[in-house]
Amino acid sequence: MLQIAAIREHKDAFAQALKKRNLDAMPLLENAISVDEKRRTLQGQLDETLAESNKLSKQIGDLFKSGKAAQANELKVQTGDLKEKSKQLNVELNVAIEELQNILYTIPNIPQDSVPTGNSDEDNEVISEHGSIPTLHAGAKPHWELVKDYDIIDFELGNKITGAGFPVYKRKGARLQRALINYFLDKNTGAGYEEMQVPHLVNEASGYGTGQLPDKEGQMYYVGVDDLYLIPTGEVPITNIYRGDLLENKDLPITMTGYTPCFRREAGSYGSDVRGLNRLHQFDKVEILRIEHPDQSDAALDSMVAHVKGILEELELPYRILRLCGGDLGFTSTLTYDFEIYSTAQEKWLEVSSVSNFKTFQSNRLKLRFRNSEGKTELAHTLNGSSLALPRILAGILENYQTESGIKIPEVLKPYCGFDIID
RNA sequence: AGAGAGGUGGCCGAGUGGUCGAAGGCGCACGCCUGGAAAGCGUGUAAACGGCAACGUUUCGAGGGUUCGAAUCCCUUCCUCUCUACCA
Repeated sequence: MLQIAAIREHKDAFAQALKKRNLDAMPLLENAISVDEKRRTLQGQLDETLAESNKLSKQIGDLFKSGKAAQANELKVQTGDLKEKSKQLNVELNVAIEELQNILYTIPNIPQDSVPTGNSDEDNEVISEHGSIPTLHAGAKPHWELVKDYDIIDFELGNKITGAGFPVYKRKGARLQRALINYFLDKNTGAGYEEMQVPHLVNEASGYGTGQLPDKEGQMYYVGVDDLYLIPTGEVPITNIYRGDLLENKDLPITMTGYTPCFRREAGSYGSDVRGLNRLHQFDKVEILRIEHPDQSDAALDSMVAHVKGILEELELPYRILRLCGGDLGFTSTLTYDFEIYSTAQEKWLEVSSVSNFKTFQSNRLKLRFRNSEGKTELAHTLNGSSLALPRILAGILENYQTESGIKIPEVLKPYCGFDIID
């Protein structure tokens, strides 16, 4: 959520920047400013009324204490009007506050200057490509066939137990997945990220804090009896660890990592994109998060990108880095880099990581602040990224490492797997 | 799930109707002391909103109520702790 004070100050620049999202934000921004104007006027009137009422109360108290009950009772009569008036103003003020809130909820974050213009994922800017695409043997297969051949992932079984999009990982498939989780966590903690294990269900306040609510409600599984949501990403519980906190300057940066399953309803998804492991209702992910001083967040984003690069290079998977265009940029982000690995058998790129700087958009909702060097409170910056999403990495390994005699295991994973081929 | 206790500032913790934004402590900042540090001593130190400022308003888990006036009394609700029951 943007800060109203910032909107007031940078209206034109914000409207300009939001054009990159193909959004004509000017009417929204102006509406927000005018509602805020109303809010401030009402606040002023209410303050005045209450000040008067407080003054009278004090006088009444003093009169009672000095035994002048008659005079005190006279004054009491005067307070009636003020009470009525302040009640009325209070109602109007709350309406204005809510109205403003609702407008602010609909305004996405301001894209950074470097965000390219564009309408869809086709307009994302390819920053770099790395590694070489392997030449597979004749008859190489996509992963959904490989997993059947070697009996390592069973989609039918998941279907039976739960429904589509909930695969069962078996035998060496299960072990490979666990190996990846451990490997990712080791890489992240080795780089200084503190490991966290967090709840997989969150309350409403957490959903609002990171921006899933109110608008992306339909993407989350909801447990009505207890009013809880299954997490769509570890970002939600991990970021909310610091919701409402006031940190000291010296506490920054805070760096965390965590492994969680992710649950997504993916309503409306269909077609070849959802084949096999490409898109699931439940999948595993290891996440990295940072809470940063505003001066440091740009550099922090770069370091997260470098970190994810390092992992993909060790796995020896061909990958590329994209800078998301305005049209594809997430609602809460100012700048996002996506990592895609090349699935040789499917002949397509698969997104395996998304690394974003949210600046103060989340912290404003979270009320996550720190005391700066001048002793003033200031919103911190939040960032996060996947390192990495499991299923597509798994798909990439299965497809790119397949040979006629089985699927080889990447060198770095062998110690984690305890075997070096799936056959 | 049943019974009891409690939720107060960055943290701990006092406070049962007006003099309470709130004692005391910790932490933090500055100063004194010191060769330097620690200790000690002194001073200061909540947040949000409005205002150029003086200042005003709000906030003692949340929401409602009583009252001229509520951290303090009443109701509702959420959460935490202890004991009991159950249990991975």
